[in-house]
Amino acid sequence: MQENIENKVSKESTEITENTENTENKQYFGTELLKWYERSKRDLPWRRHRDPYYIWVSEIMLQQTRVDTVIPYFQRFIERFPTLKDLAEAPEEDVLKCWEGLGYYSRARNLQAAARQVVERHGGTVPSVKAEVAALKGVGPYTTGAILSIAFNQPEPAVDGNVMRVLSRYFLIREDIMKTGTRTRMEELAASLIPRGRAADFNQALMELGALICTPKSPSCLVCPVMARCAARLEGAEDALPVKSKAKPPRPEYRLVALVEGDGEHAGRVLVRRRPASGLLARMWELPHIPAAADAGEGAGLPDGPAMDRLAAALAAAGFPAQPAGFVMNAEHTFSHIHWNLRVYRFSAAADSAFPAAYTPSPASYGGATDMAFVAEAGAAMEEGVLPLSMVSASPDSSRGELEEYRWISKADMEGLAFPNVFLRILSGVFN
DNA sequence: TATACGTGGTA
DNA sequence: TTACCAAGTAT
Repeated sequence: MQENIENKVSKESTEITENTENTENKQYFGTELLKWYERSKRDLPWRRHRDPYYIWVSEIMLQQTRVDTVIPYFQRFIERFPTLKDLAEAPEEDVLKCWEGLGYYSRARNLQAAARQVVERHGGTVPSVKAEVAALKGVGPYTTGAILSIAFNQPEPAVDGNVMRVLSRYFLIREDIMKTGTRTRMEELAASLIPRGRAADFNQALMELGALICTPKSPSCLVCPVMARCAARLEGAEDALPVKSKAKPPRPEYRLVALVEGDGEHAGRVLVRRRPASGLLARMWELPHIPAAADAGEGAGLPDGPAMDRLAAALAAAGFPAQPAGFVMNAEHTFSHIHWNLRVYRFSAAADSAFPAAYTPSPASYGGATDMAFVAEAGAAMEEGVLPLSMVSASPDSSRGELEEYRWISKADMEGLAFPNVFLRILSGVFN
């Protein structure tokens, strides 16, 4: 018996072939899965119609995002942009605002760019030809298959994380699902499983099973419609599948954030700026901030006084001289690949203040930060995060027609600008 | 092939 | 609280 187990592991590829070529098992899988889906499928907003535009929007929103999170965003989005034409004609700012808080904001910008592609190249009708769908911005292999199958019932596979998990278990596939080659083979397998004429239901059923029954942890095998022939279940290996290589942990970053309150004509307003057109949080709005540490991993804490001085210098260099007014709060935010440690300071705009800002920290302000890892180096403040005064005003030569990078805003002005969640949290305490 | 790209839920 | 995870795509 022991020899038998070892033999199976060592001849993995043979085993995969045996499982995935068992026609009877494959037919059983499709039949039982469809029957289960008919009685178990959730009533989701995007399942109430076959409009390819709505299917498309939902599929983009669902990328790396839970159904429960997407639902309210989807409702708001189609209310605001009922047709593909509405989306194509909208200001990008409006689209980003609708996406605010959902994350992966390039999805929103790509979706609108693709909508404009469809208007120009396909007269506003979502294409149903594979190559044309796949050519849309932000539409990769999964979404191509999802649109073609769900909206047009074409027999194309739509292999996402759910599908790879389900198939790896049912067919006992031990390949690392993080590898591209694995997904390609999963697509071939998934395609061979689609019951004739049932692509839309089958693909959604596969994902639904992964979401409701064949979950990553503690799968509900006892109520699974295909438990009887699930190879992983028969071997007691469901908890060990799918095989997935570990992701790298996010690297820490330490930043000093300025909460600058305006005076005079800007009284009651706060200084914000728009991020660059590419990279992290592209074209989103934020509070001005600068790196706090050249090397985040070592060093004693930077006292608040010097930290505020460096922020003041950076603000002045950007054309916004301001007086430090003390520590506000710490904030943390984890992205997929970066962990931000933010230390927020309040400033008062001072049109005629000296440069750098004359500020003498109190003894108390030094004490509070000694355990922080905010290791500032003299030059770090200017390396990024601020723009020279010459770039503050509109730059007509910009290929993208950039607006001002900095803006004084009131609470009401926030309604029109998209902020990442981390800054929404900080700002929520300001305008109240 | 590896990395960049957000956020919130769950164990 | 750390760690993993959720209907991926672009480069």
